[in-house]
Amino acid sequence: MDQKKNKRVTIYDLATELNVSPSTVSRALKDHFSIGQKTTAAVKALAKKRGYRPNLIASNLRNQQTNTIGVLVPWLNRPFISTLISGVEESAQEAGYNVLIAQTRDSYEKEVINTKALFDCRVQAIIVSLAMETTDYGHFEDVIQQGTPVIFVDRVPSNFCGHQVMIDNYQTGHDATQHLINSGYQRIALLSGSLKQKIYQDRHAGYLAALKKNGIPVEEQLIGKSDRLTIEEGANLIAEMLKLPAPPDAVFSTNDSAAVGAMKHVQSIGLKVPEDIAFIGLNDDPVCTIITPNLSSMSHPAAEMGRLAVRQALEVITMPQESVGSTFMVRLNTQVVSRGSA
Amino acid sequence: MDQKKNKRVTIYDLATELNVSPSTVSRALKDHFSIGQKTTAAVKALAKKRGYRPNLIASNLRNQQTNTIGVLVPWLNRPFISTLISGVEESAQEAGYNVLIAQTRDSYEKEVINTKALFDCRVQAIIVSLAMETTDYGHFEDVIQQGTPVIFVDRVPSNFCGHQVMIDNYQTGHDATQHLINSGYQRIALLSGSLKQKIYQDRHAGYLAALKKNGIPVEEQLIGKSDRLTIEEGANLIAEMLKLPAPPDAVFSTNDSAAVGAMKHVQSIGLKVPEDIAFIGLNDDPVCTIITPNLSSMSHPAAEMGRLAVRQALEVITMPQESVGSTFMVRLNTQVVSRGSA
DNA sequence: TTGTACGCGTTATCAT
DNA sequence: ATGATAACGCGTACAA
Repeated sequence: MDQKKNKRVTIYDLATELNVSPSTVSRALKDHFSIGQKTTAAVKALAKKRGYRPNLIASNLRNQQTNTIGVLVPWLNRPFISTLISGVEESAQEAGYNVLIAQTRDSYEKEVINTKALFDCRVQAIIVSLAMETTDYGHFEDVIQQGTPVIFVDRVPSNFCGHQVMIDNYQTGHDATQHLINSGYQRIALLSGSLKQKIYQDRHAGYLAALKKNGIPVEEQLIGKSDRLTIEEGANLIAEMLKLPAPPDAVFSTNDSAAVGAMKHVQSIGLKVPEDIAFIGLNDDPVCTIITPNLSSMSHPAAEMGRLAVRQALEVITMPQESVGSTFMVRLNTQVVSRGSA
Repeated sequence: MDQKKNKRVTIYDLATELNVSPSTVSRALKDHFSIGQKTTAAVKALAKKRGYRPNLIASNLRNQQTNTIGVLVPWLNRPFISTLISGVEESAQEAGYNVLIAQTRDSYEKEVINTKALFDCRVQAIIVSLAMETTDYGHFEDVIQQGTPVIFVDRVPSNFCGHQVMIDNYQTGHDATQHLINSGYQRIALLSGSLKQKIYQDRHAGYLAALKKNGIPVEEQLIGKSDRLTIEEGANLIAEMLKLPAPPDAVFSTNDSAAVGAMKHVQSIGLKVPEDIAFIGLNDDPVCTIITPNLSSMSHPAAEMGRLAVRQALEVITMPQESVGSTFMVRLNTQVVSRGSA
């Protein structure tokens, strides 16, 4: 095994060497019943000896399936998403599927390009969490129509019927707000992501509903919107609100990063958490138990959502043709994780 | 576009409809100079109209290249790694490559299986960060010999000649330790990963060298080893050391998670950081600026390492055959990021 | 400028 | 129990 630099071994090579036909080799390698014991053994032995490895590209072309799932997310390096992908990878691998990833960086344009790219690779399903910018879903309609199922996770579309795995964002927004109200806070700020995205619309609606139910007036100045909800943006949003004549006494942030940024900011100017101002985030990222005081948050089962998305994807892939058109939706419940910040 | 459910459009379909040959379509789609303007235009127009998308599986088989890079890491949901992968994805995408990911969960066995799986998918290079358990590299030798380059990042092998992108772990371990010494600490504990892994050996060696250079005796009880270096393990390791007659007055942890765990633990039993005990971590994870006091750490350019790994991979992929056998190594410098904990 | 024919590596169908 | 053949969709050398 040396002079032939990197010529890959094929079933033809094995067939030639054993004086059998390629089909025999092919069948023997997958324990086809019709091949004799000794032949099978001989083929396998030589395959191992020669370091034969099947060419999945050829196999995929022939079989018209790639056993690959595509994943398209805004960012790979965020706690919630990397954990979700970890769950996707785990379940996919168990089922014998590969995982092809791409990130949109929250750009609609990149989302369109990558959706096409994943389709071109003939992934058998695409698991998507929408870019912040996205409000048009034509690129997904295209691939769905061509037979590639799309499963939306977390950031799901609005006014578009498709498979979805998500949390109950309305209820989550409501419960977070109610939790603050229960603790006696009245002037509750909301740090929201772009209302272009349904999940932020729903969280926003839940927030409003909780206020209304408790007879608390809504103040638009206490509703901050941000496209990235980063630590910095969280700090900026709260900084503005603190300039108000009547600043908030509590904050519900629709993700933990912005909550952390806001919380660090108010602490940096001498305010006490939760005495002067309380916080609750959303996602229950690991950072919640590291910051002082620990950040209350809403649970958000990332890994489980990833696993569920794969399970549903596999179900759709193997779904009989007649049920094409029907969609499923998994909506997970969340709960308040109460810590020192609220 | 309706009754034919999900039959995909091929160049044959376009050729038939236009009464030209498939090769003409193929050439027109990639702007081959020999095809007339009007033909090219007509082909492209119909392709768009019919929603034609190239089948990359077929193309890959024909071209004997997949434009795909495989990534194999211990865990996807860790700040350093997810950021590294983000860098990989970014550079790969720019170069027109796809990214196939798999995680080993620090298991040697899974590493072997996934290496083969990625090879079977005919990825054109594999970017690997070793599993904690791995000390044998036969599975990588196999794929390398069959012509698939392997680029090791961060957790690189020992006694194995291969392409590498890493930090100078010896210097990093030395500098972190020296930083503590410069601040007046003398009883410096080390929280190390498994010494099976070269990176931890090197960090350990750097730690020892710094102690020696400063005339500080080495105490084995102050050297803790852990296979996962999680928050919990960091806490456990420091808890044991605090039981010693002469406990440490400073801690160098070879990752930030264990540093955070240890720091939170000592604070929970009433010790002050950095007055009673100082800390420096390694990776410079985002958490460093969130914990109180902020955690000093050693920089570790994750995204840049990912981009570099891809750049080197592409270079190797396109490398002339005669230079097969030569390997490159990129060793990045790190620096102390001094914060409140030390 | 365009068409013909073959092969990439595998596997399913039909023969033997 | 095994072999011959065709086909998956594309790209290209060769021919026209």
